[in-house]
Amino acid sequence: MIDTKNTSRSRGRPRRFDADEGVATAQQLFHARGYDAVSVADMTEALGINPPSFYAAFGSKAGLYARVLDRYAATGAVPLADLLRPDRPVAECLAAVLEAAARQYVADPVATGCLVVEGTRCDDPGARNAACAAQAHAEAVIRAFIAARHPEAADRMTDFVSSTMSGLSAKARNGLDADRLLAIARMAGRAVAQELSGKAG
Amino acid sequence: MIDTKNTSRSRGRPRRFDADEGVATAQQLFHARGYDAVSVADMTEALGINPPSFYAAFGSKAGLYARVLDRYAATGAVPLADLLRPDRPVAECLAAVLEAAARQYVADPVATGCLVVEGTRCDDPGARNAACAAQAHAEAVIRAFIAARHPEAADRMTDFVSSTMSGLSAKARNGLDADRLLAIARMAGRAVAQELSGKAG
DNA sequence: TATTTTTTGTATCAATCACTACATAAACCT
DNA sequence: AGGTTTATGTAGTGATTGATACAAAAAATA
Repeated sequence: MIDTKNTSRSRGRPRRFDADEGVATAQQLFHARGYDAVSVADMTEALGINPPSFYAAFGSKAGLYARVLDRYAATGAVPLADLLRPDRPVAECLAAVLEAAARQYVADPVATGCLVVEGTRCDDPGARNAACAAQAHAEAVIRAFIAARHPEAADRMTDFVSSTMSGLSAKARNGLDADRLLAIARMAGRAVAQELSGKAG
Repeated sequence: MIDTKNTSRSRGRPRRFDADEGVATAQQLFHARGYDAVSVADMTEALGINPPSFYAAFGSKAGLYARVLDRYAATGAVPLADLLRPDRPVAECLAAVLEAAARQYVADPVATGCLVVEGTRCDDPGARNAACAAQAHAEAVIRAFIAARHPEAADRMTDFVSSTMSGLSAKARNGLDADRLLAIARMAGRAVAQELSGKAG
């Protein structure tokens, strides 16, 4: 049990807002519009607070983004830990990841694409590095999963899966619907299965 | 013969700079940093002119970007017209497009990815719409090429190819080298061939 | 030479950017 | 109650954004 509500109240004037709720609101906003397009003024208005409260709670815009990335990994991202199952064929799991990505990237019509993938190309160095680190971590998880049974194919298969996810995110942002995204994901999934099976065309 | 140099000089004080050279310089800058990250001040400094000359010649930042997109289609983009050959198998041509994209997206190490693909996600509505229109045009060319011999597969195959190119552009921007990009492109090319051949896995 | 036309350089414009100084308010501790 | 601590609201900071007003300069035309 984590003491989220901070029952043993600390000293000083209490916060008028909930910081964790603020991170959730910020996640929606950053995901919907992208890091660069959300100004601190936009954010403080959405949170119903003034700039000093914002900076006291989150340090900076990039600092808030870092917290949003953590929350996204836990709540909004493709659940790699659930989908990459050691008891199922590697290709089947990777196909499941791609299909899950296709679905998630348009699950919220106002927050399409992948928050992390899109964040890796924003113009703020701090936020971009944080997003790149998150992406690198996800790729490492995928690579390790593949390498356990297909060590020689892990690198190139990870590149293909990651590139496909980036493409799906871009296309989701470009307005493609779930059906078209799923068709792309399934075709990529078949390609992965084909390559891992070692069969020629 | 087009009178580029405008030999029959028009009235008024002559330009101190060449507008077409300016578009070329702008293309490099927009491609290297992205539309949003290049300020008008950056651009006028690179062009060696002052803001009034900039606006007199190009109208606006987005107006210059539109001219850059036209120039890119002619000089920097994947040459679809050359690669999509009616006398070659469709799958072979699409694979050639993907490989050409992989090569081009890292050909200039300081201007990676596809200018058009990256431009479709910038924060300026005018520039974004122009880039989306350019992308839609390229997709229409690809779709028509496929439809001539595989009408039932044209839509989904175009989605896959376009998504793969978006993924390649994203990964090029993320720092992948030509070899890894090419491996992704070739795997996607094999997937296209596999699907168009109608063979099961 | 005088007029017209267009571009040029200087010096801005208002708006927005991320961020903060400062005094007050609201809680706990002694 | 008095002192300490933290968060708050007001009102800004300097820097940068895309875009201009204005007059002088440089060309063709009359």
